[in-house]
Amino acid sequence: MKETLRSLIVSALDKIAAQKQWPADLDLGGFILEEPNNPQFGHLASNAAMVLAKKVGLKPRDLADLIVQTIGQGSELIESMEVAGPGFINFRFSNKFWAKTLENVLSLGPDFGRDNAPKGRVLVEYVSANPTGPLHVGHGRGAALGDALARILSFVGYDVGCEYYVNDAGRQMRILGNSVLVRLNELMGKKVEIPADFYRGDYITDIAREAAPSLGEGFDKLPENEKVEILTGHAIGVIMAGIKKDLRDFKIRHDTWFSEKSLYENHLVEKSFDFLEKQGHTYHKDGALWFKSTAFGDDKDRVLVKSDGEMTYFASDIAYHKEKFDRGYDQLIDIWGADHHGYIPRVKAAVSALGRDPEDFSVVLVQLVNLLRDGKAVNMSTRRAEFVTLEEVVAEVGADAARIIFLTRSHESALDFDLELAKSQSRDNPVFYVQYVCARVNSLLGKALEAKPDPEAAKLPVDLSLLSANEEIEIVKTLSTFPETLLTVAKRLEPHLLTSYLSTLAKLFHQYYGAYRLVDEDNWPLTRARLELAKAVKQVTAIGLDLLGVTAPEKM
RNA sequence: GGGCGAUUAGCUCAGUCGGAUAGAGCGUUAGCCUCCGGAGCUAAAGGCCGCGCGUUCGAAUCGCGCAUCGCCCA
Repeated sequence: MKETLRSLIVSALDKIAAQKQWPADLDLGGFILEEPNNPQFGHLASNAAMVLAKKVGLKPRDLADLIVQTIGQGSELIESMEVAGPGFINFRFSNKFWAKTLENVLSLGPDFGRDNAPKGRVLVEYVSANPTGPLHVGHGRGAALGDALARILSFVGYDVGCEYYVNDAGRQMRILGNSVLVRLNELMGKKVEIPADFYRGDYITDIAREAAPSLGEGFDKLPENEKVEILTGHAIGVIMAGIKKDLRDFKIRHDTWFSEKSLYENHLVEKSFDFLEKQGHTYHKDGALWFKSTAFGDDKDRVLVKSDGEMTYFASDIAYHKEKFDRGYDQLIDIWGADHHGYIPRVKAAVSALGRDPEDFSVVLVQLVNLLRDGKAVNMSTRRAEFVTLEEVVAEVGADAARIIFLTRSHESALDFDLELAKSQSRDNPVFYVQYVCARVNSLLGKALEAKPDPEAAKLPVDLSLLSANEEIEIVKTLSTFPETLLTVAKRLEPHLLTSYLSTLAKLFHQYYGAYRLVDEDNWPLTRARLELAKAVKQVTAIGLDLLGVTAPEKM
């Protein structure tokens, strides 16, 4: 609807410009069209006259009058235009226009909102939790966000890859192996002490117990570091299998699982050092290898190889991001927990040093999830056994509820996730409210069939321009903004805007349903038009839910 | 000490092309079932958009300063 009107206004401005001999370099497109929040101001309002008035030496209202006269009443799509306030032009579309809009929504079916114009290859990396324990709710939020983002980006024309980066190398992994070894010793009756930085959840003991039978006779005689290595590998296998299962149950998809260890095995870390060194972006100092990240806006240089020869996480992260670009991706999106935000400048610096535009690399920071039950905080803390796992949450409230709740708030604000609320069947539970639209429309269509439409009326084409109530126009208008909502989500990387869109649409529909008896047996032409509208609402809701990774049930 | 983010109704939060009277849900209050799913709907009350200065015809929105909270780094 905006495009149609914008071109009408621009061509009117062109005509006026020619008559009045405005300077040719004048930007005639620098105005906006917006939906006024006051319905009295029409369907769309433009500030064109106010923006241009000063530049062309006219009063805003006079220019507005001129624009209105020039557009004239030529288009059957526009019902009225008026100049209001300081110089706004308020447009009201005709029922015919809305009928055409709705027809377009219906004819595109499940492809409404899809944009096939290719927009490049993008790799979304999400979850990437260290394989040191089960996923918790915080990971769930990142998972829901990444997965929804990937679906949406793909729907609007990006070629999307989804990846999980497995941190299966480094210090944390040795601690993991050691933690298992200690428990193994304990199981064999030895008296043990568990250092403070070891992982101590029950699952560590479980891993030790499961591993024990397969270790063989000679295990006990092996040197400690070899024992640790074996147990580390074992633990990673078990924990990653658990993580993959949790993600499957949560309906999260990853195309690739990228191993940090493989970066070392394939010498990609050294190669990225070589690359940086050749460009003069590294130096040696105090026995360590440094990356000159201050040259790219970071506030201090960063160590890649410590004086004891150990690589930092940053070292492999550079290699990893280089590898991702080398695979041919135009854009990288990483989804991280907000506590990593201090890490962004150095990775941006690395991306620059690798010769890429830092804009090609975006980080979406996901804030904390506060898990509540009936408004009371549920205690969460990693490393201890008391944290609440994603698995437990999904088992309790279901994947649909969990996913949509994770996506109700902007990722940059902390989220309260109330387990009881997620299960409740009420207005404030967005899952039920939105899914209920689909179920309700479905039941409505069934009801209409039972009502046996007049066979004569059924032969005629449906006349959508019979839809003229404010509620109906409002719904069509909202439907028509679905594609631009998706594009905004893709641009801003904020899927919660889609959730909020769906809630708005659901609200409009439920209100409409409450206000009118949609199946009117005395007026089949209108009933049929209304059923088409209901179908379109269901269709768009279903597309939207699917993009969030949530099911659209026929019945509830 | 430095950096990032936040601050909007009693509570939880939308509001990111600067627009006319700042929105939603919950909660509160008052209503609606001879009616397509009441898992719902209608209405009312409730706001110096943290504070100050600036830019602008116009600021919750942009800039600067301050305060408070959270996180990261020293």
